[in-house]
Amino acid sequence: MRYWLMKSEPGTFSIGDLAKAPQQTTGWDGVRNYQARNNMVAMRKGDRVLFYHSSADPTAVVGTATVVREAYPDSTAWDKNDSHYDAKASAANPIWQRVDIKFESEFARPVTLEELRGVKELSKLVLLQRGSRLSVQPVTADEWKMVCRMGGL
DNA sequence: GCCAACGTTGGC
DNA sequence: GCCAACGTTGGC
Repeated sequence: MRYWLMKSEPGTFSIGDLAKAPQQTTGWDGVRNYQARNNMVAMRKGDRVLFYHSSADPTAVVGTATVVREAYPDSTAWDKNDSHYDAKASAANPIWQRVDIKFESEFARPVTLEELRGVKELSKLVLLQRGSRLSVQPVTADEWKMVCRMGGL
């Protein structure tokens, strides 16, 4: 089993929105970055996800989710009315993929970016690397455990 | 709102 | 294939 971190702006889609969604599940569409897409394609059912609020106050890991459906075409890419429309994508050539994730837990307390930066064991966390802005990133098992413990899980 | 860092595009 | 220009991300 592998571990990941996914970013979302809470103003667009928050951990609370995921908890309230039908079947507490959502399709992670709109990703338009190849490296992030490749990470989603590498995801397997049962993989675990840290849910991170970006462009928030405070920015923080706020809970966890699990992968319930592996990569499949992101049809929003060829929807002209979608804000992430990509003229090069089509049903025959989807280019972009999404996975479905299901709500697992909301942390008792958010683990802020500032807190994460203060933990020696998390110095390699992709999120904390200089200039890192990948919206879907890998996390190690040890990092996962540490962040969950900090969140009061 | 600013701006550093990064990814993509397109002219050559 | 290079690289300047441009667009986006995301913390502050």
